[in-house]
Amino acid sequence: MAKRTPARPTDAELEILRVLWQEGPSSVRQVQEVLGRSREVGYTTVLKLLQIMTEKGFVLRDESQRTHIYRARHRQDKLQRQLVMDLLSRAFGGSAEKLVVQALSAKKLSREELAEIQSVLDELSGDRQEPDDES
Amino acid sequence: MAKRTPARPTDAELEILRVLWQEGPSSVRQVQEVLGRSREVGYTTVLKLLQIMTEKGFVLRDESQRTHIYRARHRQDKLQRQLVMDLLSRAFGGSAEKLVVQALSAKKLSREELAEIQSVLDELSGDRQEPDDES
DNA sequence: TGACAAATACGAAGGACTTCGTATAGAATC
DNA sequence: GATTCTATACGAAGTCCTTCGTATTTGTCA
Repeated sequence: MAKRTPARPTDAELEILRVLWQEGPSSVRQVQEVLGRSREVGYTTVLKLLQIMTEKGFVLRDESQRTHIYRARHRQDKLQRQLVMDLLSRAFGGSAEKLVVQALSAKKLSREELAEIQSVLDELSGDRQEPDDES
Repeated sequence: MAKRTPARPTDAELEILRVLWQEGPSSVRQVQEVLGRSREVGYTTVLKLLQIMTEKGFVLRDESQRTHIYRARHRQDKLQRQLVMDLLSRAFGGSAEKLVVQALSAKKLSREELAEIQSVLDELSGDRQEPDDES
């Protein structure tokens, strides 16, 4: 039996991933400092989490320097997609439509955001008749 | 200190909630049988989970009969909304737009589903000028 | 080179989740 | 009423998550 990869990061892991996406490749110290702005967190706690995340494959570690540098292994949108798919199957019976509707009503969206969604929607509808046209 | 309510059901709990939403109020035996279709699960496992979920407030228990009957405490769409909000803040920095776009591209949607989303979108856009008009 | 600073490695505690075994109580049957 | 079936209650094991303390290693600098 091989190592089982949980696919889904835990809450604490996701918190760290968000720092790495935002700040780019960082040392343990840097991550700890950013996290420290919002809550108390010990240095070795962050270190341990990053070590585990390395094992799980969520982050990559550059050990060429004494101070190791960590970076997210996957792009933010890729993991976001995965989390959406996960929620989709766990809570929405696979109905993306229901999820979209819930998300739309979950938060008040700006005119710009609505327009952006509209354009994606148009693209999806358009794909049914004509191929991708970007002229 | 009051009991802390986790707000978010665990995976196993969510699985049971889905059964209750689908089947309506059910006994432990009934829940176990439905779950048993997709995977092995012991009777007392389901029982224990339902007991815990009762404590946490995710389900309500009717003890008037010898065989207790459980039902979901909250409507499915209400909990779905909560889970969406949770994912929103944990993984999307609160950007509902990003989440919607991801969900839209996560799965191929039928023409009907796209139309449904469009109508919700129209409503949201419309709300900016005129009030809800349904005549 | 010896002492101090900073970083990593390791292990373990405490809690939550999931699972199930065993004990106990109530209902039904002969 | 004794046996048997079915249901709930309880406890405990094993795993994962989060946290941190301690040990070890490495680099710096006087």
